[in-house]
Amino acid sequence: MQPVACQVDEWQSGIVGARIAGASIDEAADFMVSGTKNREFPDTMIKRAKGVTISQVADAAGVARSSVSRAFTRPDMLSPETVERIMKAAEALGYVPNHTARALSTGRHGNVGLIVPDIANPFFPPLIQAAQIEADRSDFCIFLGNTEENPKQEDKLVGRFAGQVEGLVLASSRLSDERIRAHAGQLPLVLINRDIDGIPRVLIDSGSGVSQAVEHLAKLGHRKIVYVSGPSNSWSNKQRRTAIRAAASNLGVAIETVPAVLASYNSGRNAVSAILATGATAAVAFDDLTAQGVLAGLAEKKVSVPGDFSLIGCDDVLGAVTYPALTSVSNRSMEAGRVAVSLLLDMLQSRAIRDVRYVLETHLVVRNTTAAR
Amino acid sequence: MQPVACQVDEWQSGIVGARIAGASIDEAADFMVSGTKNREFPDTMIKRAKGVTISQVADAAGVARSSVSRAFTRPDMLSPETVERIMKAAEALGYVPNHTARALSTGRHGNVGLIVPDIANPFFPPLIQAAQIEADRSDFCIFLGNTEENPKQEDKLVGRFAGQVEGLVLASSRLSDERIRAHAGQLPLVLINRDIDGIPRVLIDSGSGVSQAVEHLAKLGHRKIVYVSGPSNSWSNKQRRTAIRAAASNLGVAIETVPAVLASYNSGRNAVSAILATGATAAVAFDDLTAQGVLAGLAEKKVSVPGDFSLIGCDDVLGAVTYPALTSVSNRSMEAGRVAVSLLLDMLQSRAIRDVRYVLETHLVVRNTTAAR
DNA sequence: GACTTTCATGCAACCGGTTGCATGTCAAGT
DNA sequence: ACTTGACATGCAACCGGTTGCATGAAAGTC
Repeated sequence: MQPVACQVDEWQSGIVGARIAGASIDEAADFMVSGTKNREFPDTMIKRAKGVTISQVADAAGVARSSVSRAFTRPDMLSPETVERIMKAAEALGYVPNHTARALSTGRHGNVGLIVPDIANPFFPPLIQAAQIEADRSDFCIFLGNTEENPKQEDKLVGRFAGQVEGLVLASSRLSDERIRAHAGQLPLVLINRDIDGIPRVLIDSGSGVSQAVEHLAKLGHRKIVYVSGPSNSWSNKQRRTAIRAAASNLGVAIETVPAVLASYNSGRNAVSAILATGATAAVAFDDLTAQGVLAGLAEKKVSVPGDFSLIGCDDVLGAVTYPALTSVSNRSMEAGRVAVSLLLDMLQSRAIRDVRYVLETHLVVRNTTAAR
Repeated sequence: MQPVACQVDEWQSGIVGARIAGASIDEAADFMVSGTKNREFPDTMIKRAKGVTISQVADAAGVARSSVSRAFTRPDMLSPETVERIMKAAEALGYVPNHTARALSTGRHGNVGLIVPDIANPFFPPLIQAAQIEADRSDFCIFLGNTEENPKQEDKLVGRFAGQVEGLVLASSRLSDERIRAHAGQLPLVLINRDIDGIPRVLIDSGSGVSQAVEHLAKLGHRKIVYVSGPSNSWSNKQRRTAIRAAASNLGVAIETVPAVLASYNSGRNAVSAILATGATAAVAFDDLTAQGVLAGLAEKKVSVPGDFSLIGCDDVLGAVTYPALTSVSNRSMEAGRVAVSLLLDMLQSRAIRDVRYVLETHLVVRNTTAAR
């Protein structure tokens, strides 16, 4: 843990390194800052927060510890006067039940874990946020884990979390079905965008929205469309490609696939030549970032959008911030996060696993990158 | 917790509601799924994972519990043979030390909290990710909290976290100095982008980068520049405006401020008329999203960038995805997250508060939205 | 061979709550 | 007045580890 020292740009305060103040550490009654305020703000010792315990409250209120416990957890078991007396004593002392101790004796610690492949991917933050809010509503806290798209890291995180969460949400897990099943045998699990029988899961069906996209383009008179595909091992990519092919063949529209091999924006941009070479007049991209790349590439080549070419993204992570504003397929990642947590908490409460397959439909959001040809 | 039911789009599995399998819950030796596999995947009971305890290992290895404990925490105290025997027994039984119990007796649970105002703001995900990675390196887990820019929510979260984390990182806190000081008295705290004496803090000095932006524009021949300002109560906004004014006056460049009152993209777009009305030939925007809005607004008005007008963003959250690619000021939010956690863990280990003011300099990243006039 | 010293291990208290059961009190029932 | 039950509260065990101290055996010293 010396990275601080070697990456400092500027230490405004020259005072570094622990300086032990006069008082002994053990004596302190409370977490606090001590040390003489001689110069600026000297380094100071941390005194551990010796929290008020249930026994102290019990003594103060003249009752047994169990009564204090009950006053907080099941006040209906006690006479109103007793509860009040205890509460008054607790308040006076600043008592807060110790979460860890409670967790140990009850076996419930009120935490759930959420593991995502890449926090920085704009798809996830709304999901995380919604999950957090949902958990909060039930007084649960969220452990967040980031796997950097690495299955090994994911496995490791699951293991580390397992001991301190009651359940886990795995979003767009990169683990094999077997590993996921194994973990599901250890603790309650809910999946997002992984479809494994017997494990509760929330699926965002981008197929529906993508089909609408094709219909929309067909209606505008486009007869040949390109699908700019995403990562080949992605569940969503598979789903989208299938849906597009089906819709196109239904509508008698020609479809061609151009791969955007690498990560999103740049590969979209690089794919533009290939896209134009097909002679298509419109494209649907794997996701919004790819679409944004395509948009930039088209602008470079002076192809006007939507005048000369129509473009549709997917996941709607950009809002309407591109120019022209990108037509896209809604992503519902927020709902996915919320529902997954809600499902998980539900499982925890009922102590039952339900084989749930919760599907969220998506739809087309028409903006300004599509027009009649 | 009934939101699931009322927002269902589609329940693929019709079997809903807990069905209790034959076996009694208490009997189960392990967390598992039971119930007859009659039809699809019927609902199944969760059996609590009755973990292997230290006593079982002790019995199996023929030693006292304390020896098992030591085998895991201070193996040097035991003879190598004993350690091996214990480890073998532990492995055979699949023993994993109970995190909660350990936390209770040691007072250390190996968690830190991270609270941000808005996960969905692209500024934060890299910060969160870096914090998470840094914590992971020391086997710490991260609690993530989202305040939705609401000080009350922030207060509440701090309180909830306080019981289960050893320390807390507050990023871009919206709390008053007093509240922050109060919390800092309760548990180790590190701030990001809040400058409060006596509390360890990591500050991203966007002033330096913004000054470079002004110099860059001046060098390109721009004599009048607009600053498109952000939220008036933002520490960063204040810092940036001040830096721009100073740099401009140094260089003899005229500066004018146009407020972008509301949230970023749209307000940037709406500010375009006012910006052009000033007669300036270049602008620096509070952040990249605002700049993106301005970019879109300029495109609408057929003002070519950078031909007719130069534009610089701030925070560099867009990468190079706009067209033309946006010149911006680096943000270093990743470093901020990493350093803040590192600082916090350092404090926890040394049990000392250091009055650290860690400043991260920023710099200009020149791309394609700036040109000579 | 008696006397330290060293070292591995066990004992038992402790962390701070929760909870099943026993006890005591008081009012209702007959 | 005596039984019965309901109810409020206390006792003590328990959750699953950690840790200061005691103990006893082996090794070292003279």
